[in-house]
Amino acid sequence: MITGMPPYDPSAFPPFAVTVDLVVLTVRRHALCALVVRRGEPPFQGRWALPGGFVRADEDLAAAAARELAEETGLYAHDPAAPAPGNGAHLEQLATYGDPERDPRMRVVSVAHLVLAPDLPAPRAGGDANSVRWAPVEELLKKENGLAREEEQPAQLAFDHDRILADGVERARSKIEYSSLATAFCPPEFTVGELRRVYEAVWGVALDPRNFHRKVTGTPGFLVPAGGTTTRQGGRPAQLFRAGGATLLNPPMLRPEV
Amino acid sequence: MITGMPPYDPSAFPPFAVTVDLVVLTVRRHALCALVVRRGEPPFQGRWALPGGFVRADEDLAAAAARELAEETGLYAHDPAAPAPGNGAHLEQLATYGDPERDPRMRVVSVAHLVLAPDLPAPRAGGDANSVRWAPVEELLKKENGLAREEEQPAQLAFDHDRILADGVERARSKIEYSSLATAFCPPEFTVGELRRVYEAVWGVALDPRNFHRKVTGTPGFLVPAGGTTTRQGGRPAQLFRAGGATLLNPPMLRPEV
DNA sequence: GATCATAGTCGTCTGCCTGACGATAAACAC
DNA sequence: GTGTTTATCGTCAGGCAGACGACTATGATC
Repeated sequence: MITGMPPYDPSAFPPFAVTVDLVVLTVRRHALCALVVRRGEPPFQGRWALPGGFVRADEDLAAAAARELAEETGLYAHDPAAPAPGNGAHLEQLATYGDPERDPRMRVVSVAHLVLAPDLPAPRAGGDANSVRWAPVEELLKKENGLAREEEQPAQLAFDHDRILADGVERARSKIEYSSLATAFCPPEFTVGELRRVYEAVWGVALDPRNFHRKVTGTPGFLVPAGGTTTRQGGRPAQLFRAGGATLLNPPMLRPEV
Repeated sequence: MITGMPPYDPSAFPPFAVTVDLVVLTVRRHALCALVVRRGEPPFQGRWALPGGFVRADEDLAAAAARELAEETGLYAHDPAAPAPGNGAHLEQLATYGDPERDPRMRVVSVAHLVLAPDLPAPRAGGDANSVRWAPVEELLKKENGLAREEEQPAQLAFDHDRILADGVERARSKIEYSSLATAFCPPEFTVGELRRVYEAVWGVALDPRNFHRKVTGTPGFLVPAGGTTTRQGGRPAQLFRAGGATLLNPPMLRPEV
């Protein structure tokens, strides 16, 4: 903010609180999982929610999202505009949620961000290991689909976080179709099979290993050989790859019909 | 906002102003055009800017965008969630811009929205006909591409509106690939040729009329015959169509290689 | 050590879609 | 009528995706 200019008449606009909320996704044990934290205070005390927090006075939105991510998970996101060499997570703005009643305390506009991260050893809580976890999105979004069974219904997320999560998952599902973003779920070096399992977990479908292999190895710039092999998945040793320079896949990966 | 809950400690967060900015696009005379308004006061007095304004205290973000749209153009947008029967424009959230220095007066977070509208008789200004116009986006974004010639350089848009406009145009370009949104640029009844000219204007390419015709008439749910013909484009009479129920095109329209 | 299970990799075949383009049809202008 | 414009139908070849067979290379098990 530049000074030396007459400020707005404070009565001309209502004051808002602006927050960032994070949809942090990863693939663990063949399932797409989201990071959720337990709320320690009202409203929605004890319920699970997406991580997030206030944007500071002199902080960009993306910077606020990256800061919250680091504070709550220890993950470092690289700016997509300037991808860092280190293995940071992918971070992008998702959408903004500003229903006047989304927070009962006051008017809060939340700029949601989407983070795609490789599977991590442990979701290092910011001190409290019991208040943060990876939850399968299928479980979190269960009551959205079909009829909710009354018994053992996982509590809905706080605020409008169910909707934010659903939007983030949908964004991830569609974005791995036409971009190389699925590699953001993988470690720096990975096999074709591991990449395929990412697609299968995110889309919730089974893919033909042979056609998948032909497709990803045939798309120029998607994968570059890293030079070694691994047997960490069992079976015949698989070639290791690194993410190539291409970000947009043309033609795209095809999500099988429903 | 629900009352009866302790409000936030006002010192716990910085106050923001929240605005909506609109990227309103249409196709006029074979060119993709955006709605811009002339700023009457500093900063950026006299410069062109995207229409927009403050979000009110009890107003949803989409409602604020629709209100600003109606105030500045007389257009009515239908909520994509509940598409009205009338010929309203398509409105969707685009992205949120919150750089601390984007407005020199104070911290303003702007939630940009994208509006796609059919060609309108005249951009009815909100009383001041000289302060609002349709400008070809090619002209508005000219200095972004290539080297800017010093002479006769169109003034850049105010604030970060160049970037917002570029993002909106890119969203429109990519979204007509895989959705039926191009029909939002057409009147309620239109011909295949008119729809093709929309694609050509938005993408800035020439398309083969025969292959385009085969593609759009062969995609189920994209177009439904309206029953008549028209010669308003000259030449042989063309069948009139209405937008079909399909919103997602599968397989998508293919934008020719660059 | 033979066998089995697992996963990876290479090929083949067929159908569909697309791009290139020829040909015909129906209006208007002269 | 002739030419021009736009619309619409058809044909053909190339490319890609889905289905699926075949082979390879490892670890596990007997």
